[in-house]
Amino acid sequence: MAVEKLKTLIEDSLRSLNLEADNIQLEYPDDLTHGDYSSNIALVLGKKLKREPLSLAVEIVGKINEKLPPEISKVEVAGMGFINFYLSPKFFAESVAEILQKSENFGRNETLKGKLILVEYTDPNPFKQFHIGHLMSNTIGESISRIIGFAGAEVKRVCYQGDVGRHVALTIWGIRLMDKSFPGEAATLSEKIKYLGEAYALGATRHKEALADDAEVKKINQKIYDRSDAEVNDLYDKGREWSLEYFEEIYQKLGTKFDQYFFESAAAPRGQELVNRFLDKKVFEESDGAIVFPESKSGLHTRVFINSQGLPTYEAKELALAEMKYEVFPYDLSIVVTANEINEYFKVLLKALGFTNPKLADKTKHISHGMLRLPSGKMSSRTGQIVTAESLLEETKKRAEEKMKDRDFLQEERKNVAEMVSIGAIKYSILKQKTGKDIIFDIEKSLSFEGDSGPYLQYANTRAESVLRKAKEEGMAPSPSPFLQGEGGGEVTNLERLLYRFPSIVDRSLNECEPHHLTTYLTEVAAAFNAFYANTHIIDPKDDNSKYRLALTSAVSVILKNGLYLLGIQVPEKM
RNA sequence: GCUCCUGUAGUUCAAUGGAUAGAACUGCGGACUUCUAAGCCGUCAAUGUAGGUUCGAUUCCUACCAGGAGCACCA
Repeated sequence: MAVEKLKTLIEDSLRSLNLEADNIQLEYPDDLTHGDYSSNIALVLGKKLKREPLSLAVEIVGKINEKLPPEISKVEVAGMGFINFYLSPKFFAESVAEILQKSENFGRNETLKGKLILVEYTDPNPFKQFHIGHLMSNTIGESISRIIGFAGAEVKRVCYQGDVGRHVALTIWGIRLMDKSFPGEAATLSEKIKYLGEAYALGATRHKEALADDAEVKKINQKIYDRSDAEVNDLYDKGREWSLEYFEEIYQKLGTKFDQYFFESAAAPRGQELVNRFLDKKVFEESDGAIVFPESKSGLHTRVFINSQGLPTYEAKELALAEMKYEVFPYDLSIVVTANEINEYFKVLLKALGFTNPKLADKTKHISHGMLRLPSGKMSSRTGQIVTAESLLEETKKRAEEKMKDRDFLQEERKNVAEMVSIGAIKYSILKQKTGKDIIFDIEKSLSFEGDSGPYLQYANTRAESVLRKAKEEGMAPSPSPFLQGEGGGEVTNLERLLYRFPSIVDRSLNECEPHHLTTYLTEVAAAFNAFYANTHIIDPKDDNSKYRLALTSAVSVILKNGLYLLGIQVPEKM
């Protein structure tokens, strides 16, 4: 039942009472026993007209009841003046039919049709570890990309990788300090990556201990930029290639396919040129040998765009990046997903972009996610206090396999399912909360295969699939109509009352850029299905209602699959 | 010191200014043994403090307290 139709119904009733309201709100009551839609219109009007809300609600409901459409079974006044609408079994049977008919397209809409939207996320740095923070960015960015795509936009996924900068200089410096020899081509990719990580940790620690060597690091940094040293070039090229190859493996595992990669090495010269151009136009100014965007212009705080060595900083590169992205994909909107520790920088950056390219500044939206921190404190790749994505994925997968040990699987199948389940568990644990909040990451507590978890959703779906498979073997087909639970007035389950809401949940997730609305909703659906499954014998050849129950089961599977897709979580057929 | 973010059951998270603040984990107690028990049912348990706005505040405002992030040449 379209919300608009209900609103019209309320409006008509108000009109016949000589009342009017411009802002009628309908919401899903928190509690399913409070009906399917609820309106607070009597409370709002009661305040405005200084009337008792309860009696007003009774009058409005009286009018509505005079011409009740068949989709509504009853309208009630509740609480201190809420008007609750209960939809009819006929409505639910029709909505189940619609879900089955639209299937994998159920929930799609066209609100962003014709728009080109860029989403930048993950952004790991070559030469550094891919840690659980990147996992968080990737998971959130991927889910948001899919939600936007579901709304009809053309989505381009991009990844910006920091292949130049101090961290690279520190790694190369660290390589020189290491006693271990540089890995040859025969070494495995993980060995190479491990070596780079150790080199960075060593370089960074030594640097912190002895600032006197700072000049050395700066020299290497300069050489990386101007490619003047053959030895540095060789280490750099190899390390960069290994890192990128390694990242690609991870993206594939996680289910992300980027459309385009951007690199700091390419953004650097352009950023430098850009800042210099606007230095003449008095947007930037010199200060202590550096070029800064002053507090007076930003209204926030002064930030360095080109350091006193003449090298562009992150901020300058970012200005160029916006333009580079636009040249490749002339976007309507550019979303950048990063950790919230750079929130303040990003505000300054957008102000500066407002001067260098106002059009693009208006089209840029920053979404920040929280930090994944360890119970022991902040993660730092400098001190080696980090959890790499690889180790987390491996550990989680091991646990999934342990859980599966009594199940009957082929070898290859077992590996695949364990991977889907473990990645599902990790992604769910990230997506179940609001994106901006930090997660204190404790593998025992954050990652669960039970209850409120990714595998819970996957499991509910495999059960549904399994029932449908069995029904098919027995020659029974799902049928949402005619509605069989007795004269169109049968018992409506909580399951049906949740399923038709999916499109509106998708909508809300899109508007707020918050995938967690989906995880919450899907978990409710899975719980309702599990309860239904436990209380009802779905397949019963002697019972005509069985066909309807199968249709319902099939609809659950559609919703779970579409919802999990939007979360970026894969769906195993059995587990 | 300044700026920004966050404070909800023992723990991890929800709640579009509305109804009895929802889940999950943990604890305690059950059921079935028929379509996958990674499941189902019951139960204990929470809005940091003090004010304010409002018919109504977890939500908005102010102060305080606690935690986190940032505050010019890292990203």
